[in-house]
Amino acid sequence: MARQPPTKPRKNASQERSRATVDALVEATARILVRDGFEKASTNRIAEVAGVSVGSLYQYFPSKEALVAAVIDRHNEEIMGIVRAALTEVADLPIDKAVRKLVTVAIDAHRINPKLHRVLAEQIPRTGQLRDVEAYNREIQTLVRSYLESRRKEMRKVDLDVATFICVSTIEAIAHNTVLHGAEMLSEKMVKVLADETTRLVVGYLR
Amino acid sequence: MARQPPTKPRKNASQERSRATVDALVEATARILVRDGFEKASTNRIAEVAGVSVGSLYQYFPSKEALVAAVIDRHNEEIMGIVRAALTEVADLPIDKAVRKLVTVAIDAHRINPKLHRVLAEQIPRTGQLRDVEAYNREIQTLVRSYLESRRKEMRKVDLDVATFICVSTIEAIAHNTVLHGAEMLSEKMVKVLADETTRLVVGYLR
DNA sequence: ATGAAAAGCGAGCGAATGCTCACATTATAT
DNA sequence: ATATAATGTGAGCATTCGCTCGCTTTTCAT
Repeated sequence: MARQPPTKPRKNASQERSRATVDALVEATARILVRDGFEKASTNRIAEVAGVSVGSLYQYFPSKEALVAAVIDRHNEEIMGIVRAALTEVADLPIDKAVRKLVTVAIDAHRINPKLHRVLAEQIPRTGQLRDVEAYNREIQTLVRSYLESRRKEMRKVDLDVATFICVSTIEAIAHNTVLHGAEMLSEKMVKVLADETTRLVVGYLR
Repeated sequence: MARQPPTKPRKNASQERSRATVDALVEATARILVRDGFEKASTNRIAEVAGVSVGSLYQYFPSKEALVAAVIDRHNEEIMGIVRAALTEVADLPIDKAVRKLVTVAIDAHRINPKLHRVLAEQIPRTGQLRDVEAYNREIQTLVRSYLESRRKEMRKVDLDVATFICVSTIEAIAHNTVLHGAEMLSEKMVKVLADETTRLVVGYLR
């Protein structure tokens, strides 16, 4: 195997300037997605908005897809941070308290950046690289499952996997639809009502 | 207002041959979407697969979007047919029987053409014309709401709109996730279990 | 049979897009 | 100060795509 010649293949940012470039690119991508939608997000435009040349863009991102993937990842990491925290925080709580917390957190998480969330949900074709970003879903599934397992005595007899699937799907869907339909405007009152109802739904199901 | 000259603006198919052309185009679009995904569905390719020239395509469909919209519409109409039928069939049934039926129907409806369903859900950017195809959702919402209204005595006190929103979101999500995650393979056994559980979830919530 | 309207054809235009490459600038090590 | 690597530039290539338009073929009414 010959050493690859001192041309950089493409990739990592080591110096500070380049890290700033990478950040600017991801940030610009997110802003364009929110402001103008996925279709308008061309690599040339992204570079322009980032104040960087297309060439530089391609030093760090092998394709447009990779850029969008980075945005999705950043957003999902934000959400996962909150969700993970909530799940550990909730570990010792009884089911009713725990579910209420998780429902609230789910709605809050979807409200972090609603406009971006909407674009990601509605406009990004889940194709190529973007396909398996649903790994996050699997992680949530796992975490929730192990919580339920630890609280099994409070529950009726159910197949744990089925119960987990049902709970996660339900909470996710209601949070998602709440944010997408209610769009920007969403009175705190309404959020509370929906959280209450969803909690009732799920807790009633588990016991 | 001058009469528009005898050039056809663009649109309607009156003769039989042209109706066949339109059908072939929609069918070809659906097939390409399923086989190769949204990105590969160019107008040239659609026309080619339909055995028709691009020119003819543009006689009946003003844009690529219109073609995709036609496919979505066809698919949604199929689903809505089933859902509407189920909802009238269920009108006189008590809540538990009704919910069970609706859950089953929801899953079945999503399984009509799973591959197409997946592409429509995952790859089609909801933009431009494609935005308000969610009118179907509103119709379902309305239908379910009026069913619940007629059965109010069997229910605890709830805000009808909220309850409807919760029920529809939940059933929709579980049916959707079931079909998308389970993909093609989905044992009848599993479907039955999920239908049972979902029914329990929703019925328990309403009463 | 004939003319007109309907339907169909397909080469190719113009615009946009993703991406490359030859080169310029900046940082780092010696 | 100088050499080397890291980073940045942007004109423009190659390709694709949506779509038009001048024209031919088919259908239909008379």
